[in-house]
Amino acid sequence: MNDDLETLRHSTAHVMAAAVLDLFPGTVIGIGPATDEGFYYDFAFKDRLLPEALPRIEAKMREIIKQAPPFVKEEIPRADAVALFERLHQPLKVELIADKVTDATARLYRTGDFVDLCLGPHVANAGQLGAFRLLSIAGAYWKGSEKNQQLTRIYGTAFKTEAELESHLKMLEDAAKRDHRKLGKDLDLFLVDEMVGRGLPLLTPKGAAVRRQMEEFILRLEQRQGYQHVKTPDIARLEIYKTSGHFERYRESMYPPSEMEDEEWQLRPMNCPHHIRVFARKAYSFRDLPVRLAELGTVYRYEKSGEVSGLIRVRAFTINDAHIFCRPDQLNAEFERVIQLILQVYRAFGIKDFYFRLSLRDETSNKWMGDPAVWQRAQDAAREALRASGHPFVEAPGEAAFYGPKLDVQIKDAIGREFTLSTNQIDFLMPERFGLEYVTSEQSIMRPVMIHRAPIGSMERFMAYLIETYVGAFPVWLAPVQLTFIPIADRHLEAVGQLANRFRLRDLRVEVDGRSERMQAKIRDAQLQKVPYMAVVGDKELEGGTLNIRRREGGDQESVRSDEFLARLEREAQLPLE
RNA sequence: GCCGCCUUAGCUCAGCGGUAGAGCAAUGGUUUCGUAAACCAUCGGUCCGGGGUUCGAAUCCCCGAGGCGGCUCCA
Repeated sequence: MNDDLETLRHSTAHVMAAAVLDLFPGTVIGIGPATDEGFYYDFAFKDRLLPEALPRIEAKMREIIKQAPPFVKEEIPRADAVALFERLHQPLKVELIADKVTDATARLYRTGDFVDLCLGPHVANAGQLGAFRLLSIAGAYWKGSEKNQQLTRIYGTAFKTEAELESHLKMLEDAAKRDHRKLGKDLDLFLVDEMVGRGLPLLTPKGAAVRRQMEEFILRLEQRQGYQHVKTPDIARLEIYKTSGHFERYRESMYPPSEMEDEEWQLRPMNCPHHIRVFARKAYSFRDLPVRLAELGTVYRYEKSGEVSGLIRVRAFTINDAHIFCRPDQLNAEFERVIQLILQVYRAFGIKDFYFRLSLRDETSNKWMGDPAVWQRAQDAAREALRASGHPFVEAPGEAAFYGPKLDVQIKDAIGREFTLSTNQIDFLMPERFGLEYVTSEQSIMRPVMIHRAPIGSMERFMAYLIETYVGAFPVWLAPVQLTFIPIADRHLEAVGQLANRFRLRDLRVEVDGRSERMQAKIRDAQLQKVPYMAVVGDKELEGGTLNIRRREGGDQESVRSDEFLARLEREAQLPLE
């Protein structure tokens, strides 16, 4: 966002607050900044605000804009500012002065009768505003903490011109059509059933077909890269999570333990403890390292009810997990390999719109476990490997895991929300807590370092992202149905069935649309289901041993010998293993 | 979890105090068709669940569940 637009939006937020105070006297105002997409302002209303009020607020804003009052900057002594906002019955502003204003003076901006504590800048006068729209009402905690009171936030957006505003609103509308929850229903990929439970999505045959391809791809890629796959259960004794530290630092996300035969059992929230115990089964020489143990491991985390969403945020999910146990001198090289693997996976899926985030600890939170000096080593190692990879990244203090720094890959979903798609950590803590060891060339005992890595992250979230990036039109290797046969008349059905079986025997996913419908209707349905290829078969094709191939993308149909097309489809269906 | 909104047939939606409707899908029949929707008929509903107000509730009120947006949290 450029500065002009930010100024414009922030000024529009002021006008909105002015309109709200005019329409609803006695409302307490919070803060009202510009955002990447628009602006918002937080209020404590005396009565609850109904969405029907938004047009009224908009109308009042237009009135104000018409009068074009100037934005007037004012510097007054801090104590006078406190007195002013006390007189105006604006306690949150008084609190803000106490928190934020360290100078002897406080800066105010006045627009007509409205006055706000604000650093600016603003447009010269409200007449310069106009292309705006109020969008939604939401709850938001004061100062972003759930311990504080909840305010009512009004979101809006503003642009320099009506045309830009209109195109933005159109973009929002189009984005909603890409939403994986809508496509998941339209293309029959998954469902969330009330009886099974929220946050516990069920994959349909088509969704499961996509999932199997993802699994096949990543398992084969890992196998080629020197990973060894293990298979471990989804529960464990609670004891192991006391050793790992999860019970202490991660408990609120864990399902409660269940007790059987005087023992407590825990549905696992992470896979690392199981993998650590596989690693610890024998003694290691320095020559044996690194050991890379991988698994598509399902974990269970209790997400608050308001947080679950489609496939992107669920309560049971499968991590494309691996734990690399290596010597300290191997750490950087191993971490660089992880970065290369991530890039390779993203290339294979055709994902381009992402950025790397180095998530570090901060000093304000107390959720971190372990020695700060050890943390420093881990953070330095991650930063160094990232620099060596030459890939740009941003640093995010406070975003680390409780046991170590993370390299996260961040993406945005269809409606613009940012999520972590892949996550990777460097961990000195778990090897310590589990007492892992190896023997050095000097016969001494050393502790290995662990890398937790998951290029795909969660299979569920990744699939959600794939659905949205492809807008449901999966590439051939991932498509749940790769080819739909369309017999023109009933007399072609039997021959087409035999043809389809030949494709199935070559592991191709094909369907025959044998309904008593016209060819046009079958084409339309296959097209809407985003099947990559349609094979129309009538008298002409059966005589010539050909298929009339129509592509999902449109363009001319082509007549191809059926065995030739089978070979071609087989090639296109190959996993993108490079 | 919190704030707000929403929930009517398998799907998309109309009805918003007078006792439930459309299109698509499904089923039966007719049609056997050459590149994005053939025609006719039929079936289909505890109007999310529970309580209340009312002569009468899908419609109004309360409680609960689920969904959506946001906040918090997060793969």
